[in-house]
Amino acid sequence: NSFCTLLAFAMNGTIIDTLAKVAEVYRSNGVVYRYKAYRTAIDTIKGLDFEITSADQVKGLKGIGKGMIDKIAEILRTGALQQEKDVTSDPVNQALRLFTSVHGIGPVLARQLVEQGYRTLEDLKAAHLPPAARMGLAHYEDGKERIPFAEVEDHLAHMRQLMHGAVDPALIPVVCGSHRRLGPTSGDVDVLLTQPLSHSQAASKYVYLRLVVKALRDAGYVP
DNA sequence: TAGACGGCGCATCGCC
DNA sequence: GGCGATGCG
DNA sequence: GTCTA
Repeated sequence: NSFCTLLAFAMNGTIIDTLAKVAEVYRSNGVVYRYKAYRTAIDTIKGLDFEITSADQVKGLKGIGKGMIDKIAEILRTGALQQEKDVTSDPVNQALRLFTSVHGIGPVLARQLVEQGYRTLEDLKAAHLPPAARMGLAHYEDGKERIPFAEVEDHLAHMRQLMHGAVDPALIPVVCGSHRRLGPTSGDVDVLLTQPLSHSQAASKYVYLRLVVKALRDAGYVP
């Protein structure tokens, strides 16, 4: 629609993708704040309504300092970022990125697994893993699956019915996240449980959360 | 130029 | 088992 | 990496 025209500028895309790869390496190495700094800069560039032709154009914008300016300038000048080539081609970084993409494996465990010589997800099947990571590995492919818009609607319908019948008729699930923004698919379903008409504070979030989880469980919706 | 950068529940681990 | 620290999302 | 006190 006219309010959120998809603005795709080739050079901005290159810059975003390049910075995102470097950011991912930091994240998988546990360097969280540097990772977040990259995310901030990336979000700023994503929001631009013009194509970057000179690094000066983004000087002073949120999250963009000298470091980012230099990187952007290099990408504009050479078409790529040497640092990005270096860090992403490193086998250890590749394994760290792969392992931390498994739900339940963070930078610390990923590093330990690499030190133990593991390099592929196939390798990990033979590794000693905590239950959460074992679960994440078992559902690795499924976890990457995107959920079609219509399917999210089905989930919400089920949930409304469940809330109304088994928990509290006043409890209304409100969808947020990508589905609320009308994305064609969603990675997950974010739901806010609200109680619009309630003037009571009697029920603590814990009481409700337990009721909700139990209802979902009894319905066979979650294990 | 040092320190902040979100806060929190749950699972696990090391120590007592 | 209790308890604080750490990892993770 | 960036920003602020």
